[in-house]
Amino acid sequence: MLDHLNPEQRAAATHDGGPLLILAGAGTGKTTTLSARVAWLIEQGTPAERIVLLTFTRRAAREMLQRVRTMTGGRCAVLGGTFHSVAHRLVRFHAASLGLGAQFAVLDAGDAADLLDVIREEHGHARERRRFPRPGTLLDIYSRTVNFGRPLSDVVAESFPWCEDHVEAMSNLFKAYAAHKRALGVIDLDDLLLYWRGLAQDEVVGASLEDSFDHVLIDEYQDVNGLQVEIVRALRRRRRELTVVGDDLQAIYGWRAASADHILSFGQHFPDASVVTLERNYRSGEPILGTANALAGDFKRAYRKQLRAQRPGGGAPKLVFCRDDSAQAGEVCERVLEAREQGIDLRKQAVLMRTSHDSDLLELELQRRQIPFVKYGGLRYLEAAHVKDLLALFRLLDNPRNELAWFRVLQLLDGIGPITARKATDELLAGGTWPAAAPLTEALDAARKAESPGQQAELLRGALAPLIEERYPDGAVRLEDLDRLVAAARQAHDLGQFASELALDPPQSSGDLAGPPHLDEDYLVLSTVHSAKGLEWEAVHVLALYDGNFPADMACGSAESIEEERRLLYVAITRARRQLHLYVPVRYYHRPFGRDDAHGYGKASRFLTPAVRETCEIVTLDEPMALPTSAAPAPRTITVSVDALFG
DNA sequence: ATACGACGGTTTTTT
DNA sequence: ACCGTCGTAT
Repeated sequence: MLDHLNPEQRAAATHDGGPLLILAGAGTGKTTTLSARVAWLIEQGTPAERIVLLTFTRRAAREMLQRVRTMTGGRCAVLGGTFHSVAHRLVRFHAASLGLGAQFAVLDAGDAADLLDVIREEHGHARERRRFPRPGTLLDIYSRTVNFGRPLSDVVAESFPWCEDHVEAMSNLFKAYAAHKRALGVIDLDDLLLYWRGLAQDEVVGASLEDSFDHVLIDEYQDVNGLQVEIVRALRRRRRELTVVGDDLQAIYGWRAASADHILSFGQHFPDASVVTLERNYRSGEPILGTANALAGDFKRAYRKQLRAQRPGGGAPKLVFCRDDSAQAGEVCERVLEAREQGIDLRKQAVLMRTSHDSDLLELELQRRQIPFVKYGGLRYLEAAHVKDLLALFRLLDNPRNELAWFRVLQLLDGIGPITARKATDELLAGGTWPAAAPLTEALDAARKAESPGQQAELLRGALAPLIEERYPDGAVRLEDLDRLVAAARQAHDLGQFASELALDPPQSSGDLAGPPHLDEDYLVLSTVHSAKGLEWEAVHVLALYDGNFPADMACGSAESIEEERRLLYVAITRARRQLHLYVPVRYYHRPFGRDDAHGYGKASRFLTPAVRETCEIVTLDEPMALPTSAAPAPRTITVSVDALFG
């Protein structure tokens, strides 16, 4: 189990005693080390169920627990998952103490924004002279405030200055939001952490919670926020067995109130902490690492560490300048296919981007060339209206008094808008009957009597289908999405529970729900850099490296947010094993939404400093306009007229 | 009074 | 491509 670890990794895995900080650079075997540590702890006699392992994504948890299982050769009852999913389990268990009903629902971001929208309407902000923040923005502001644990006015002034006029109205609105959630018996994602902190800080419950875990291990510690750190500290007030792993250079969630300060100041909160640094990089070829190190050299503030390549050789990264977005799309396709011919399967390659629409044109081009791909991050499956509609029906089956779900579902019916829907839900809450929404109410009744969640889901889908087909021109495609949801629901024990779990563990791509679709199938991965965290590919293509996009314009307000963008690029680059391609489209369009040709000439990303460029092979694609330039045509007189058409 | 279609504007990134 | 607003139809 420990044989294949290097000395530093082994020291980390077998550390005995107090707090441990593992500073693990990109590609240094962080996952291996953390898994080995869990396995070692179990082998030393710690019961698996007394270990809690917090990771950034569920996928990371799954992967690590799988490795632990392989190492220990058996089952593994470690409590593992994201902060949110572990919180969910604890909050369910202690629901009564927290004043929550037994079957409370968890709102996902979309649901929460909907609720905020309802309140926004109630407060009369909809028709105000000065534009009021939209629901999504309200949720962002609310969430950031909660996770930061700082006054609303500070958060708005710092991070949402264009909303400053509305601080007072928002503070009323947020209070109302909390009251509504209470009244509805629902909680949102931030509440999960708030309630967990509440439990952990309670004298009685907190003490027993602390005692139930011999070891607490936390992955990606550079991306925890203040609220999460308070939870960790409450879990380790008397006990000292805490392991955190992270890399301050990969802190990319500042906008979610995370701060690398927490990992940098770990030693102050836990003075007896030991520190292990992992610097041997097993992932990337030497030249790629050279680029990463050059980029890292530009960071203003960081734990100094120099990644050392363990994979000598390999080609230099290519820095490709192309005319525009569409030239970039073509070029990426060419290079992807070329790499495949060299033996790198599509699934060993990824296209990474700053924002999810960076790949719009590329997606069209991939389709045109029939190159299969899956896109992660960006617009998520669960945010599609029709999927939310079906989930709302699932929730209604679980809890017919779910006002929000009714409000959503009723408006699908002809002639029912927000006002009528509102009246119906008010009646419902006043103790009345179900809204007389004929087809849907009947389906819910029938589903209630059905035997399995699969059958229930099927019935509800059936009732919804005609409405969807009528409503959307692309109804057929949307129905396929519903089929996936139904297929996933077949494995659930309970549809309401299923809906809540989806909020915590949303499918990352539109294909996800169907399970790993076809393992034998080969497809290219498209992903935002954020969603690519922790992953690696043989070949990586990074799109749209021009100033304004990467770094994003909106992030250029403060030095720290520019630093975060730089770290984001660092994360992207360090995902690559053998090949790295960086693309700079020089001409970009002003109106990505429109179809006009208004464009400007962008500047390459400021992160591509001379030191960084020096580590790359520069490729400039010359694509002259296809105008004849050689021999000038002989002068002629040519007349063009359509007059004949008009008599 | 309410619903709905047309139109115009649009601060990333995600548990 | 989506969301919010506004004008018009029911």
